Amino acid sequence: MAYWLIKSEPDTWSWDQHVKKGADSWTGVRNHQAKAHLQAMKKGDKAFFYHSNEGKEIVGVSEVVKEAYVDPTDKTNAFYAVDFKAIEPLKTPVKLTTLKSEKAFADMVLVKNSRLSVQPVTADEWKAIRKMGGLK
DNA sequence: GCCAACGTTGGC
DNA sequence: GCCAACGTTGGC
Repeated sequence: MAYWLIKSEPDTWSWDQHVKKGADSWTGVRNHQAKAHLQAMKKGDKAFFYHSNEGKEIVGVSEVVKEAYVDPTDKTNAFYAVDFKAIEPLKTPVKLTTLKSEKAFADMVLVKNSRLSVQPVTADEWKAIRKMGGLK
């Protein structure tokens, strides 16, 4: 099982909308690095849901329910989408500033390359962030 | 609102 | 194929 982090601006698509919808398709990724990560995702993989701009914090956990398929919103068919469903919210959202202040996360993609919208998360990072967020 | 970082585009 | 110019993202 692999772990990921997906980013969204709450103005565009928030965690609350994600929860309400149940399962939805993650479309609109137009970056080849991000695309590669989407293609690597397997059904059942877990992903943190991160709010960029507003909040700048990890707010919940989602799960891959459908593996990469051609993004219907992309006319060139060069990019992919993945379907996620909301699993559980973090009891305490984990702020980007918190991650930045902890040495353990100095190498985390979110800290190092904040612009990448779909990122891998290591098992260690995953465990530590869940704990900080108040989940088992 | 500014600007740094990064990706993409297009002239040469 | 190089690289300057431009656009976008996202933290501050």
